[in-house]
Amino acid sequence: MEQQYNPKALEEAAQTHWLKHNSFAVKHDDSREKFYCLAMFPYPSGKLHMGHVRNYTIADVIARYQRMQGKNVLQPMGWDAFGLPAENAAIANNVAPAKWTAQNIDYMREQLRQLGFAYDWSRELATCDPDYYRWEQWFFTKLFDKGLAYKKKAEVNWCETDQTVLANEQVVDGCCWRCDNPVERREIDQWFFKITDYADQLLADLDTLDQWPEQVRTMQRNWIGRSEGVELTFDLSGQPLQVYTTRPDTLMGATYLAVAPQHPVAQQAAAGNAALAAFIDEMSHIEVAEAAMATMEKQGMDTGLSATHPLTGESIPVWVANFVLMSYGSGAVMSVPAHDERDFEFAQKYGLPIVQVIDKRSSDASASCAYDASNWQDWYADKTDVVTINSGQFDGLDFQAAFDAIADALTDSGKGQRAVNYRLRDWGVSRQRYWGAPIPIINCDGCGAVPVPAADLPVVLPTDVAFDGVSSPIKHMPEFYETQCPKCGAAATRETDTFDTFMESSWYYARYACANNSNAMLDAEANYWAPVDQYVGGIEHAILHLLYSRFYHKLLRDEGLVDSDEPFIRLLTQGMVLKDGAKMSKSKGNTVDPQSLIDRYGADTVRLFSMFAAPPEQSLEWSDSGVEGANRFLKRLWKLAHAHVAAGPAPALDSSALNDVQKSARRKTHETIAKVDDDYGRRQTFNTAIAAVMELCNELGKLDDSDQSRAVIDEALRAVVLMLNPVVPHISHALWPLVGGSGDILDARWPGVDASALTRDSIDMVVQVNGKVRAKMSVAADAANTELESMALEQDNVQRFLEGVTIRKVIVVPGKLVNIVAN
RNA sequence: GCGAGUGUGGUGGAAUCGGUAUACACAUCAGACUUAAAAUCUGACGGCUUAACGGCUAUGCGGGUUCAAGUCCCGCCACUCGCACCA
Repeated sequence: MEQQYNPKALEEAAQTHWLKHNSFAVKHDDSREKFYCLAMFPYPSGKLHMGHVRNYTIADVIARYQRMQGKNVLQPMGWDAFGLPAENAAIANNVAPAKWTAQNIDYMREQLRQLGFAYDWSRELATCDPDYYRWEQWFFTKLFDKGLAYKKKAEVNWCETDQTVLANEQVVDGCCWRCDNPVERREIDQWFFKITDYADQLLADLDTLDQWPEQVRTMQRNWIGRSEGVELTFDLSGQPLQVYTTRPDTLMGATYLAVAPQHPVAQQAAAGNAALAAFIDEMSHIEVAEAAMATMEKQGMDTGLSATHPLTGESIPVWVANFVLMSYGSGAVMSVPAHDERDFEFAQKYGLPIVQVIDKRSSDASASCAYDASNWQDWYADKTDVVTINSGQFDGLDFQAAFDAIADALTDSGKGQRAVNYRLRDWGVSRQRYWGAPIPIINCDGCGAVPVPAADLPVVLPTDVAFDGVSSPIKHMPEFYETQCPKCGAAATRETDTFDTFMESSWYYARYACANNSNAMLDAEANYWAPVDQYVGGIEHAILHLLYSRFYHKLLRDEGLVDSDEPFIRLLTQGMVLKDGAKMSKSKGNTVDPQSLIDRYGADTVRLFSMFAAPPEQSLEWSDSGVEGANRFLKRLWKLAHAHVAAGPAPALDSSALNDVQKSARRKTHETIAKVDDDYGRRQTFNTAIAAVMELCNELGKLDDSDQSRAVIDEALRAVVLMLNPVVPHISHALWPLVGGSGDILDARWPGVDASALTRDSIDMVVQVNGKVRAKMSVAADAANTELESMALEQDNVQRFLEGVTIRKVIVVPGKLVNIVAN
């Protein structure tokens, strides 16, 4: 063997071995438990960045670890190949998106190969491949037939100068990124999926995802935003105006209504009111992103209309307010300024009346609960310990009683009813872009929107196009859009919009299982591998991608394509990779290129550092010197193994002949196996697993070269190589036969823990006086509590602190500490 | 603005169920080896204090619960992620 650790040579040798033996290709096998491990596939942006390296290393560690548990492990890889950056690159580099994407895929595939990831490449897919997106088009037509895909008008960011739709990220400070002109909102026809039909299931099934991070489940719950309230109707001179509220208990305090600028009532009023029309027009120059809506200055204007309060019959004004979302509820809200903070601010700004209708019923006499209409207090919006006032017949009720009484009164008078509302909106899947899967619809003057028949799929996106970067080429290609109606045969036009790229990423995990099936979207193989046992990806996908995938999986299930309810059993959300405390980005100039590190140190070092520097869920601060440290450890490991082997075969281990130091080293070996097993499998804290192996190696290095020491080292080295194999598979592949392992380490079984090696005769315990550590003592492992107590009291330094005080209590925590409470 | 997180030495982090704070690394310093440097090996390493034993103090800030709090509760501050057309 080579004396020097030479990563370049040994990594190439390992990768060649895997390639030659087709080591990661898997198939259906009922004799073993299946394990489907998946990392979110990359957008082929050009080259791998550190976030990719981290993501794919985490998944690879899990995949290789599970394989060592004897499971049939599938780990595929592919490309999320449609999207905006290809269009931007097309303009910048004058290269067609298809060609640019294909080149990037080729380069990045080679990088992944160099990192040694255990992928079954025979299942590779790229979403821009018609063989992939044809099934998505086919599935869309199924959903269309079921009424789950429908068309409606929706707002987009529109740049009048460029005559094009802008993505939210293409709007900078309310202006177009290309020409810097203010964007406006424009309504256009768009296709939607009825995800709201599945809101209840998506919410309820979150409870079954007990192997997902709680924070992700909470975020999804809040995003779905189920609320129970009342839908009620205000009369607007004979015309009904519907509002939804979760606080009917405060209805008697509603002093005005607020409608969105896009609301038909606002539009009607503006027709005869130039000032209002100008205001509404001004409000249309705000990008559609909700964050922009929520942070802008709250503005409004009186429509001059008034509505009749459904309970009091009083007349209240109707205002247009820029913060009312047309897309939530009915686009109109009742405003109760005394008990809603935003309404409160708005009423103060425009001098609208404020009527207090709930009062604090505080048990705490010192609490100041006097109502003051000039300053907002949190308790104004409370639902607990409150009582209704100024509400006529509804006075004196708590939240629930008032809610019920008012909801009943509205129901009885036919002016409203209880209703469940969701914050979740239907999923808009249309994009007015070129580089995406064409929406398989033909628009016919006579027949309307007609889905493309299955036999005519896929609708292939032309790739040999001239791209000006502003508008989609297929919108100007009669040879693409001119066609005949499949129903009546009349001349008709194809839809030129393409799908949202979340469409492709919502079902790719299932397609990997039958990637080469050209006859069906999914088959029995897909059902064998699905659901994914372990999914790994960035926390930034916590809501959208993961919610859409969950939805899509239920759609696939309802179409009979899979049996399971959820796509991902266990989820690991990895943190960001930072450099100098900030996210790596070209604009900040703080990027680290993984390629140069691979070239310099080898893949194992890069993998090791990525896993060692931080737990996977936290952000990871990149450190060049930390990488050197990782490399140093691998060199030491190489030397340790080499030195051991060079001294000749180790004698057989005789556990009864070990001295205390050897016994301790052997105990450490088996404790480490148990810990690393737990860290990889249950905790998924790879950093602590690596630290534990480093500790073990440090201890092994201190053993002498006596026979039994060498026997202990011999056993430990095999365990070390097995434990490190998931993280640094190349060096492990090379060391495995050297330290006496047989067969391919890929399929070696995880080392077993010898329980007899774990026993200890004595334990170190701590003695505290009033919670402060005052002494340490070594005690027999089986010492009784009373014995521990008296030993603790005997300690010199403990006695010092007990002088002149009375012992009140002694707390013994076996195996840990004795705390003496005295004063 | 709303929703969800994070905050521990000079740095990355550990402390898994409320029980010895700072494991494992990085950096730095000192020593060994060397003509020298690199590499490697050994040792020191939160702060204040002590000749030493030891003591005091410290987990973003301010309170609280507890025999015991980095961990639980309340209130702040800072940063990160998401907000539906970036992926």
